[in-house]
Amino acid sequence: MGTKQLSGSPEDADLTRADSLAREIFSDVANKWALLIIEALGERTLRFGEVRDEVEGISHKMLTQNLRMLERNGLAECTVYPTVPPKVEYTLTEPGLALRETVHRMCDWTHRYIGHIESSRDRFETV
Amino acid sequence: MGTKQLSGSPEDADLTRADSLAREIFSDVANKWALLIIEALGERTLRFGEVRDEVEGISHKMLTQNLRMLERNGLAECTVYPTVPPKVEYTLTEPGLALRETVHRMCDWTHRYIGHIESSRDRFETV
DNA sequence: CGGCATCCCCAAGGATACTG
DNA sequence: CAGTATCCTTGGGGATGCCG
Repeated sequence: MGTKQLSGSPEDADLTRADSLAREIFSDVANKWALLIIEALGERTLRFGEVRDEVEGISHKMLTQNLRMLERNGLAECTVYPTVPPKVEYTLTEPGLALRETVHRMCDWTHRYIGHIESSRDRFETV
Repeated sequence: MGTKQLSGSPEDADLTRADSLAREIFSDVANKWALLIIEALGERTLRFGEVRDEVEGISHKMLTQNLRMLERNGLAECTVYPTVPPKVEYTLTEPGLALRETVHRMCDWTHRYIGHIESSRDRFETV
């Protein structure tokens, strides 16, 4: 991802290690559910169920799974209130908010080009 | 994705239609292979095999599949030279280049926070 | 070389249910 | 309400092969 992969210099091991780590992070994050959750959370703090309501069509399982992933990568934080019934809140950290900026750009892009894309699809079908 | 989903007004059908279209486009594009291909193509024109070499670990099938998708959405264009053996070149269109800007942001983000993320992971494991 | 089809398998992910 | 586990299905995606 941008980083050259030459060989011979001493810090190569670190470079390629950082590179594969970068790819791994990218793969974690570059999937629709993760991005939609990040978008949904925004600058607010939401409960589990609220996130589920915001993210159209996500299953319980996918939500937990992706929230764990975000937590593990330090993009979201989770606060558990030891009440009954439980109350668990999620909020984006600073890295998460920074990523959200890029997600916003993607959303903006989608809306800006939605017309182009739709007509391109029409042309593509009728070939 | 940003668009409110109230109900009652006459243009609602169009709004929700645009919205579901937006989600569809987003899902198409928000996956690691698509984004990595867009990143790889950059402002250059590359042959099929060259893209495959650029995008670490992608299979023949996934590459064709995603290239078709990009073509269908008007994000990439494909030029076929009727030579033998065939030569097929791909290049990003203007919408594709615009999307690439956002991909760049994501890559920058990855590199900026790679340290945070790595240490966050360490903390997460050792709980 | 690159598109397309076929086969095949594993893992993603939905549904359900029990727990604290 | 939310986490975790179990089951089960589906389709994503790899491997291979043939064709233009």
